[in-house]
Amino acid sequence: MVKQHTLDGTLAALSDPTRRAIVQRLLESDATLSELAEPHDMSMPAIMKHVGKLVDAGLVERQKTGRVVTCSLRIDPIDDAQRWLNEMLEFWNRRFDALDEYLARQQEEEDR
Amino acid sequence: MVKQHTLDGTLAALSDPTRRAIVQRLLESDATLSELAEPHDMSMPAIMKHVGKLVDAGLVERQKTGRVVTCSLRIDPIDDAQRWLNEMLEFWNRRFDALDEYLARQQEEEDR
DNA sequence: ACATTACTTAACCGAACGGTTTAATTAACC
DNA sequence: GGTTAATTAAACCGTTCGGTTAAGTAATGT
Repeated sequence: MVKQHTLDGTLAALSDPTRRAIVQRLLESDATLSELAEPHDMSMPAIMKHVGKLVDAGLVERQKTGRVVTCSLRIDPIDDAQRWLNEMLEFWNRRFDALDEYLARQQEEEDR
Repeated sequence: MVKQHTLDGTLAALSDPTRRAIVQRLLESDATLSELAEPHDMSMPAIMKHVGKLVDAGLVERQKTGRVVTCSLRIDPIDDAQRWLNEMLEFWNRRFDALDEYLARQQEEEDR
């Protein structure tokens, strides 16, 4: 059951503020679970579940050494999500560019 | 209770494939609820709930005329989401640019 | 007037979410 | 060997999610 990064998973994972905070923390540098938990007023199990979802979404990798788990960010799914949103915006803008062009042409007609 | 567009809401709204399909449909042109429902093998109430969430997230606007509801896309929240993801990617890339630079400098040292 | 169309409301369902507490495991330190 | 620290596991809880069916309302077409 490999379960690779889907847009579904990525966006769902990022839709929670705690998880976004974790991602942003990991953007600075790798961190242990306790380090990730520290800024949040939340039990360890709660944090672990959040990290678990990030792992499921392919956004985070956990590596255990001794009794410490170090987490690191994987950027690819974020890149994919950004690309998808970008496509939509570009499509939207093209739509309006076309409209602008049409309106300009109409104006020209009228001017003549 | 005005509840304006948050990243939370936007990403959650877009994390569902049905809702993303609806958004992409509305990218082409405005559409009625029945038109939005048509491609999906799903009951009307189900579709309405999806559209409702998109409205809550500020991604869609509904306008009733007679018995027909026409939906249109609002791009701003999508733009915000894209911007946020973009910031993360840029930060990530700067991190690696800095690393590359450091490594290049190390190499220079060695070469001397 | 009546039937049809387009949407809406309500009630229900099982699964997933976001948290908790309490207890277990396991590694590191003295 | 015993304590402490870091993580994990288990069970539970109320809410939200994503869907259903069935029934209701209101505008339109004939």
